[in-house]
Amino acid sequence: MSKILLLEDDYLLSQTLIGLLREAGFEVTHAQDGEEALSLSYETVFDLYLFDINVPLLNGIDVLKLLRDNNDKTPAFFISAYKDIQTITKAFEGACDDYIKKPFDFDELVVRIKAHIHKHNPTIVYGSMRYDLFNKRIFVDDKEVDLGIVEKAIFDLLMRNMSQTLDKEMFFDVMEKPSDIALRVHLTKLKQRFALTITNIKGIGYRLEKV
Amino acid sequence: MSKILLLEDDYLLSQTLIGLLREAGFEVTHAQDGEEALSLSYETVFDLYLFDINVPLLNGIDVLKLLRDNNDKTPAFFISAYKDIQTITKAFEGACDDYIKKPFDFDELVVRIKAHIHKHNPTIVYGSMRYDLFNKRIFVDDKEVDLGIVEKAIFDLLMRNMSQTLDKEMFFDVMEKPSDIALRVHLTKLKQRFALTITNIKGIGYRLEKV
DNA sequence: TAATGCCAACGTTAGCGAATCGTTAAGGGA
DNA sequence: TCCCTTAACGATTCGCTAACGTTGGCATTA
Repeated sequence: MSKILLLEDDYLLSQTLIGLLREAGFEVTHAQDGEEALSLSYETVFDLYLFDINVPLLNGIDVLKLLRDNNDKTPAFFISAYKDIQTITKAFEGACDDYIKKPFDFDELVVRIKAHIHKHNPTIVYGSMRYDLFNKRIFVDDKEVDLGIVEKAIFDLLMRNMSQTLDKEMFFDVMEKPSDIALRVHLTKLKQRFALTITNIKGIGYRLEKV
Repeated sequence: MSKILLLEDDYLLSQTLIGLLREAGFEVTHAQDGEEALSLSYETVFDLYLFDINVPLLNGIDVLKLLRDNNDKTPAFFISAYKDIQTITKAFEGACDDYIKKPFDFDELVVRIKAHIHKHNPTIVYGSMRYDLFNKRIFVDDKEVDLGIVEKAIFDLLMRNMSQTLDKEMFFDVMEKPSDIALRVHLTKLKQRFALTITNIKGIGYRLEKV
């Protein structure tokens, strides 16, 4: 399940887009202004940014600029009125991966996004393990490994926030019946299956160490 | 909670900025002239400097110069009138991390600061020890050391207020069951683990000495 | 002013107790 | 059967208290 960060202040358009993208199997997070988009991007790893340009507080171009400065290489699409296109392409060759003209064909949008994400397919390599963030598939020595729903969610959380300390609450959010005991068991099992270096910060949470 | 040192002599602007930055979750210390900024910077470790250039006694550029000479690598932003920009950028490539044009968009300022602090990860070096202020992680000779919650909080308090005398009450604020005895024990342990020079001021509190 | 004695504050060590953690084994629902 | 959860238990951690020796400021005294 790919995660898309949509930056769009037009209510009607954003609702349509969200519905459409969710239907197409994406997980959509919605920001209504540039600042919100920026802070959301710090919280979660997205697979694609879909930014309108003319939004409050901080326009889409500047948001992407700040993200790229911050060494964020997530694919980004701009949504834009036709007249702005020239400005965009000139200013952001390389930084922006594609742009969508307004008004646009929804189906075309979805196709483009899928094509792009598939092409890009962000993957984390961890030792002899490989994790496909897009399809949430785990490979150990090129052999696929399967996990249960909760365990996979915890694994995903750790991978997406490598070397960051995660509060227990963040794990609880992805568990059916959140409890301290259950979490500990899940982590033990993950550590046993894969050679994960998971550090406990007593009273706070856990952190997946690099390599 | 990130600490910002604001150097600004214009009363109205400084009050506005302070209010805004506090609202955005920063801890702001205000200096009205260059010398005050300098002495404040010796007392506390800040996560970011926000300096106006044209201020009394010692201008912002010279303040930063002195700080950099003193091996201070804290990120610094300049606030400046548009006409000064060229001078700044030429004179301070590398030393100054960003500049904000006057008049400026407050929201943009906050976003930039946040982005920068995220990217930079301010670190204090103390002997063979390194302390990551943002993630609150301690390294001795590049090996990470772990501390308990309370001990870490006390450590953090000392580091962030190096060579400043801290009232006992300030330590009590971060302890589960505040007591004189407990505090003394914590400090002893910290002194033993790391080679900290902690001075006691009888009846008042403690101070972490530099180097 | 210098010496003396007092006492509260301080530094350090040892150890208790509660809370948390890691792991194995067992329960239970879909 | 699979897999998430719970139970149980030993191990560990961590913050606090107790105890005791040490220090330093201050008043008293000569």
